[in-house]
Amino acid sequence: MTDFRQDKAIYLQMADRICDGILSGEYRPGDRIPSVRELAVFLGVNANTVVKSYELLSRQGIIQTRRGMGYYVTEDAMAKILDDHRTRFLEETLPEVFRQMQLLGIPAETLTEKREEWLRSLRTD
Amino acid sequence: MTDFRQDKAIYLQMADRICDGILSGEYRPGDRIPSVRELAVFLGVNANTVVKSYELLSRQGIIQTRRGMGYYVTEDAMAKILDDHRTRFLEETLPEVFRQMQLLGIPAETLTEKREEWLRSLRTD
Amino acid sequence: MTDFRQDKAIYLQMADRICDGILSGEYRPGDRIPSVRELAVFLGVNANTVVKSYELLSRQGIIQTRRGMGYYVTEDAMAKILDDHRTRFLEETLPEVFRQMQLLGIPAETLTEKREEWLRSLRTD
Amino acid sequence: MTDFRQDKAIYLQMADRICDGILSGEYRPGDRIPSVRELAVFLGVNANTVVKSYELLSRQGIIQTRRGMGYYVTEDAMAKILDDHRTRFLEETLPEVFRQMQLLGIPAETLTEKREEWLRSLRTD
DNA sequence: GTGGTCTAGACCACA
DNA sequence: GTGGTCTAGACCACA
Repeated sequence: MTDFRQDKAIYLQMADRICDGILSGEYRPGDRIPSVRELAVFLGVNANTVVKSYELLSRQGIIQTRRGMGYYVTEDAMAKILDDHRTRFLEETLPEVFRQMQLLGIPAETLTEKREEWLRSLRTD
Repeated sequence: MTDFRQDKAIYLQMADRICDGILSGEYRPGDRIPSVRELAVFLGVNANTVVKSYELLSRQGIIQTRRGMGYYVTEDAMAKILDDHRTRFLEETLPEVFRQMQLLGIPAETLTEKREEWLRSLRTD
Repeated sequence: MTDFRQDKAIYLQMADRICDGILSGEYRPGDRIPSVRELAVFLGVNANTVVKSYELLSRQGIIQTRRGMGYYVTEDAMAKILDDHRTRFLEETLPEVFRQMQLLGIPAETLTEKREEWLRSLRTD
Repeated sequence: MTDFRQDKAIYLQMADRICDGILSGEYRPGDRIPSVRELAVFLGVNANTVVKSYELLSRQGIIQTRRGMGYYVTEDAMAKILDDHRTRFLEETLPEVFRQMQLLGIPAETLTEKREEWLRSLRTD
């Protein structure tokens, strides 16, 4: 099996990789992605695991199936992926950040201060 | 070798575990932690890796060596660890959060809004 | 195996049954539904098939999982189910009806006429 | 027995198949269809079931018996079948559609709107 | 060839 | 006990 982390389901990591491939331009709207069996063999993973991954992306409207032909990247795949990232950021990343701030006793102002500091550092670079 | 992730150096993961053990009360100020060789054999890693890990914790003032006797948890280990977490949060987590906001086009106000929202949700629970 | 039709996936039929049970009041908001294994044995079906069915209902917000405890009917399960039926009616049933009308050469007016006729027959009953 | 659904009488399903065979051109006006016994053996069903099916089609004027020779497709079989479909559509499909609309609270106008929408989508394809 | 479904059976984390 | 993931392997419809 090729390089999957232990702390996250393989089918989720596979979906992430497909998304990365789309964001990077490797797969473009309308492109066919590898067939379930091809990818399963290539990654040394069971075909059912690939199916689970493709079903997830299908539900998110990032890829779509054409019966008997394979899976294809949708026209608005990129918008869908960015939307998804935004949602995850707001609903998962931010709450976790706030939780850590609470635990470490970091006041709310620090957030805005650090943010401005960070923006300033960007400009000077 | 026992369950280490691939995406992070083992000596860093070992240090994290020791810190977790201290935060959770498993190791208390003044306690002796396992010897380099013991831990190396137990975890199935090279002794040098354990040394590297202990040196890191020593530099951070979380453990200290007593010649010929082993490594011991310092009196202010917990404070040091929390300090360390705070630093990491401010210098690693926050910049990453700001970077993602930039990429996703999320405005600064969202941060304060969401923070207040999160605090409110805490109170109602 | 107990009485499943051949022309529709078992996991879809199982999901339909759960929904029927909710609409009929057999399962009420907050109720626990049978565990994956219980239902699998009871219906003579593989546990994975039950999982697939429960995952579908979960995604639709009709049931929700509580780690290590089982699946429970959500508070707004009924609204979700009715919404779902409405969508399916508009996007699947109606197009099929229009397609048949086209094939059989039935004019659009027939639709409104028959509809009024049907409403009248309701009143007299 | 060969592939019959559980939720509909076999003789009705057999009649449907004969009709499909006529609509598709497999059986043409004047053609002889399989004898009762042939079909019974071939499909692994009781001869009485086949008889019931042929009687139904006879009553509908889709096939006709010639004493001692078997059953033959009538000249106007296709027209009869389409008539039959039309009747079923008006008397079974439509009332069911109206019933669902009532249950789901979908107003009558939606019907005409969706119909026009559907026609438009046909033209663009 | 393609995806879709299903079975049998395993191991994991969580409670 | 509970759900969640994964494997190995089968059979189906569609193209």
